[in-house]
Amino acid sequence: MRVVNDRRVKYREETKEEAKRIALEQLAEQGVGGISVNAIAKRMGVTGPALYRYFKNRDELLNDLVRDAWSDLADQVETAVAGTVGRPHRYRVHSFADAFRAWALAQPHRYLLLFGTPLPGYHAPHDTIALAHRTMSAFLSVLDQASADLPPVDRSWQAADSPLARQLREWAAARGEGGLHPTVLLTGLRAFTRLHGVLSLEVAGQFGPMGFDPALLYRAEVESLLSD
Amino acid sequence: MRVVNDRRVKYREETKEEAKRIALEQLAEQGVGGISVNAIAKRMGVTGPALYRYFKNRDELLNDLVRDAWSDLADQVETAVAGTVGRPHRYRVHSFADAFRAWALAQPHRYLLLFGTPLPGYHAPHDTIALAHRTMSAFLSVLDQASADLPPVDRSWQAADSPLARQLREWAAARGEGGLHPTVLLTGLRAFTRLHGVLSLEVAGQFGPMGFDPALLYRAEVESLLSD
DNA sequence: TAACTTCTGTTAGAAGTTCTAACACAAGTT
DNA sequence: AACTTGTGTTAGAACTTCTAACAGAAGTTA
Repeated sequence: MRVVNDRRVKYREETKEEAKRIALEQLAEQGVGGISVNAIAKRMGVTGPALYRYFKNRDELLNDLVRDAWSDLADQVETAVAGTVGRPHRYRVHSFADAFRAWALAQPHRYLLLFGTPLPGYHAPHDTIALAHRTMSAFLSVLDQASADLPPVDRSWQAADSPLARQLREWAAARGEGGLHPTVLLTGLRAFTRLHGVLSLEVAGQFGPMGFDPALLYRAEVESLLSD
Repeated sequence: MRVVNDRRVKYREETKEEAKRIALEQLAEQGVGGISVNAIAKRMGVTGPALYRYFKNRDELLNDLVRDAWSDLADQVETAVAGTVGRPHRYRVHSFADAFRAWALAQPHRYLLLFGTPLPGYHAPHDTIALAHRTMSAFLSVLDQASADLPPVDRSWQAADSPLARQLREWAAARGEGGLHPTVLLTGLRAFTRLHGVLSLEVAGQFGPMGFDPALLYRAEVESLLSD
């Protein structure tokens, strides 16, 4: 099955895209468990086994969805960050955070696909690490430039030689971000967990019965990073 | 099917407990999707349909697991909080946070059952709201007593008459916590999202490839609430 | 003790699921 | 025209949840 012919390649890609498009609809409607190879095939007008010519199995279809989602998210935040070059650093941080939230709320199921409960037995392919890093990298670059404006480092756990800082430094070095100051790494990590804390609960509907506006809480958390 | 006989009631409860015990094992091993009525029955030495005498359907079994988990979590944090009466307020806040984290890490699958990706089509029974509130309530009471030690309220979004504060006030009043100061409610909410932000990513294994100690980050986030 | 009700189990089966095997045929290449 | 590759088919294995119909034990009552 070594596809080389151009027209066939094109047709093949289109078929895969259509399958993934329907899979995303199922994901939105019924969650990850609702993605059914059989049902996708039926909606495409073919029989179930036909789709196994395009995806080795259901997990490989999910892999593609995960990859696409990471890619899409990175595009979104990179565009937001690139579109605010020259503006105040605080503004750019908000711009990243807003883009992140907008993406999550526009397609909650995709956000949960990336950050939600991991599927048992399912292991994301290795290349998703790099794809995920694109989003983190966009954020870190904004934080790095804003680091002059960030509150001074005067707490012990935040010190550049704290255990946490040292661990992060190692990670960053391995990922080619060795030039970043540990404080930036720490702020980035904390920022990410705080934003995710709000978003994941919002997207999962946990705030539903409480009846307040999560946007206000989200904004407060972004502010906390810039002023604490 | 109106069970009244004592011995039968007891036997019935034991059977349900055994089924739930096995379900928890499946949950731990294969996630929520891996909970199979049929497989549980098989392991109990009965046929599949027999279990439908005890649980109307699969969702009702899940309901029971969710209820048990909320209950168990509340027990854990209530015990921790009760065990530190008289100690410094900061210490008690840490005590709550540590108990929360310990529970989550001891049984990640149960944590994800409560706070992870919501199951499509599945709606938690109404009484879980009250059960969930037990945990929140324990935290709020500690925060309330610690409120004198908390940093002063000097930011606009945190003002007692901000939109967010007013919304939270209304929620608290409806839940019988009307006596709490809006600042306490705000702190509680922010605290919760921050702790969850770290925990959910840790439990989902998202920190895995980064190789740092999440406990340090968690502790930093707890500190942030007490000093920001 | 006998009759009756309730509860708990059984098997059979419908309607799904993923995925493999074997086969048919069209499209593109030589 | 013959050959290879790609794409579809049907059949079927091994699962799943869940219903229906039936068997028999356990507990209650006359």
